[in-house]
Amino acid sequence: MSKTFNECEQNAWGGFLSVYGKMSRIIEEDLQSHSHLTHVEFEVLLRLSWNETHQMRIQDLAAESILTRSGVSRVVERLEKAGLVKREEAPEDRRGAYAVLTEAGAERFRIAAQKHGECVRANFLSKFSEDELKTMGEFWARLEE
Amino acid sequence: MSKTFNECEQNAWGGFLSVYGKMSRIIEEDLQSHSHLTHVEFEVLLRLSWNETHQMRIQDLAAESILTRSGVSRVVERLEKAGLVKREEAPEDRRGAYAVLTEAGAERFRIAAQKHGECVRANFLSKFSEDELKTMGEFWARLEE
DNA sequence: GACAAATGCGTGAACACGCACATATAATGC
DNA sequence: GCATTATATGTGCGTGTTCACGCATTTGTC
Repeated sequence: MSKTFNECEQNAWGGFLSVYGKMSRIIEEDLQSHSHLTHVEFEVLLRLSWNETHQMRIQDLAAESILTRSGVSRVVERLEKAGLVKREEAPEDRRGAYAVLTEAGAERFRIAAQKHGECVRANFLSKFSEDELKTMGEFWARLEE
Repeated sequence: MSKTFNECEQNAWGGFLSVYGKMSRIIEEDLQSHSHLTHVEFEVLLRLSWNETHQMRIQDLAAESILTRSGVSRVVERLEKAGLVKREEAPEDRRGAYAVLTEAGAERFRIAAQKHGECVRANFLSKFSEDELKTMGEFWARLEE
């Protein structure tokens, strides 16, 4: 392994993995403590909130998140039981289903998102200058193609 | 959400998450296809290989990886069944156990690591200059304190 | 129009992981 | 030396996720 990566590659890639692991643990615990939400549950609420109509197709949620379709299907099921989301048949394609944010879900998300933002800022964003954040953003943009 | 982060924060943090998700899927599939290994299994083999004696205590593996101690215990169990690792009692502390890389494990890792390196290089490292990788490494180092 | 292929979603089974606890051993205090 | 506490690991159980598959519907082809 010492041969496959040189030192600066090791720092860049290894650090990336390590930082993600650490942030992941911090966020998971933070969300759980104040909002009783899993990271993936939060992400689903986030995507729905971003959408103007507060609704998205299951497949689109899956494409943008870490989960597979079946995974999304179960998350939506949990969120539905909690009253934060409801399912609706898609009128334009009767195979399809929308996950729709409920009022309770939107409210719950609003609070969770604010606390979550503070957490991310405290543990990540605040460590960098604006220029550095821009640089980082450009790094990621380059990988998105 | 549009309020909690400004644009460059969004790019830096959102991009970070998105890139991790993408890389994670790529790596998982890559490792599975040519070496029949999970990412966490690979990581355990990696840590053991890094160690001069090819052995580590369960707790130390847990501290350095994403898993908890019990998680590591089960990964080692799987790897032991596959013949890539064997357990040995710790002579200096009879509560403890070492995971020791077998010859087969070392060989399997050697091949997997090379292919893995190519994958990481092709999908991540190659997109950046050496200076940029250094910059990135410094970013991560700043978060490790 | 009718039939085949593809697509969207849900579900049973398998499995990986964390939590809490059990067991064995070490370390500490008296 | 003995009792208590702390530590290292393994394990039963619950939960979450994927895989494989089934059902319903749409799309494409003739």
